[in-house]
Amino acid sequence: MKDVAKTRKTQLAEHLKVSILTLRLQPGTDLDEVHLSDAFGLSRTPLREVFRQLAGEGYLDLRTNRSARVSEMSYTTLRDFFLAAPMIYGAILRLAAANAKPVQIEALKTAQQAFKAALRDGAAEERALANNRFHEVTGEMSGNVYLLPSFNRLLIDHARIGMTFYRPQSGRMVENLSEASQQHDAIIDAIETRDETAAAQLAEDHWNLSRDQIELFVMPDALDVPMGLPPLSKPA
Amino acid sequence: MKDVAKTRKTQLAEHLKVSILTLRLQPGTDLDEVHLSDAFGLSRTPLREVFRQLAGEGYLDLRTNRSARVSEMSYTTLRDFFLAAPMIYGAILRLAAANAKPVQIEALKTAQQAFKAALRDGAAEERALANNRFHEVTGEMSGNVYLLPSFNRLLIDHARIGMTFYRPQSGRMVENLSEASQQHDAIIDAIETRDETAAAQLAEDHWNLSRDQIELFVMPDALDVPMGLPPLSKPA
DNA sequence: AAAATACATATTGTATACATATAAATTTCG
DNA sequence: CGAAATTTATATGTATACAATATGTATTTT
Repeated sequence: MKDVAKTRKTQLAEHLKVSILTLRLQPGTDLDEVHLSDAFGLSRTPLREVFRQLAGEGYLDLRTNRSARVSEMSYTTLRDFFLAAPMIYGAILRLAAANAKPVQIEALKTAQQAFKAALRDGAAEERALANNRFHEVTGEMSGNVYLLPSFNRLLIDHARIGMTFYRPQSGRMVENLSEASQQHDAIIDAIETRDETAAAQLAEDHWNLSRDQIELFVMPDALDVPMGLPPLSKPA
Repeated sequence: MKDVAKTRKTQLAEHLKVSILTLRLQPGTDLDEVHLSDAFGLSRTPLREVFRQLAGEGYLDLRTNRSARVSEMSYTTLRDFFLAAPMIYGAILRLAAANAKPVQIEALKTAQQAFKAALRDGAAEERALANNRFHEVTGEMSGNVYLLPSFNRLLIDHARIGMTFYRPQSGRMVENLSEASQQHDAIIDAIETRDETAAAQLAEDHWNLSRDQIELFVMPDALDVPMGLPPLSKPA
């Protein structure tokens, strides 16, 4: 019973993270302490500590005397996301190329294999999680404690936004996903050859593609309906 | 007894933050739960929650079955700091100029007054804290939830590094501090006039000045000793 | 009937007691 | 005397019981 207990906390944290990233727990959802502690065989004390930790990482919002909530996503946050992401992603990938250790490169390759597998025959959830994992590894590679907090915060909402566009709804979106996978390969290459400039450029390209994918969802193809005023309504 | 209890947690968190920022609690210091909970009239349960929160913000490091520790500062972190700070500070100040609300501008002016007062007749601790407060407000102004985690993480170590160089040890360092104060005024101006470009430029200038100040400490003026080999040691 | 107040219920916050793990000290054996 | 092992002590981790706060319901009042 030594690491079992510690694992229960980790399990709970892991479960909540995955549920939030995949939108199974939607933004704004209230979390019931008693219910969760029962489900994971934990008392409320350690559970509340996990809540605090996840709140610090940006998964949850805590309000005193109120239930913990899955952190919200509004249009404001989406706008902030678009402003911050290119800069942070670029910096992280540049540093990843500069500092990646061999074991981390292996981890990145493994993550990319899992991503490809998810693209082939995985559901939207698996794709978003695999993509998330890939980028988490690049964050670890960068090893910069000052950039990681923002980067990981971005990854959370990138996954959540992605959960909508990793459910491809048009041929164009499917193409984009396969291009994203090719970019991942190129990123691995740039990191392995320590090519910081290429890594930074790939970050920009990768981000632009991701943004296009999001826009395809936000602004879908117009419906195929002729323009002009509709015929006068005929009273029933 | 309603907000008194909640205040005790806040008080504890505030106390720890200030102590860590001012190096009264030095990096690596172990924190005793029982001792602290006694001192603040809290039981260990809420105290541990505060620990988790502060760990998430970067003040503490938690290790299972070991005491909580004030987060470390090594040469590696200093290097990472120099890499990340210019980018984040620039982005924050640019966004601050774009989004600052009137009440926040008032808060910034108040913070600047406190900073000037601390420069006139305050100790090193007060100066570092006042400077920290000034920049915290600019962070609030930016209002970007994705940049704030890294920005606030940077501010912690900037204050701690600053605690060494806000204790001016040479005429040059005193000049730098007064220039820093002037730059604060210029920053307020740029924000009030919504001049994003000026704000970004000032961020760079302000950072360069800060870096110079740090370098003055890391690499002090050479001792006034003639070069060349020392005379042969004469055995006592 | 609508609004306001009081009450009941459920949920969050805290304290205390207990379990477990790590570190220190003492003892035992080579 | 020194090293290893066992015991002892201290601190961390968890569970449970209790207190305080918020919410929903019922009752009262206008």
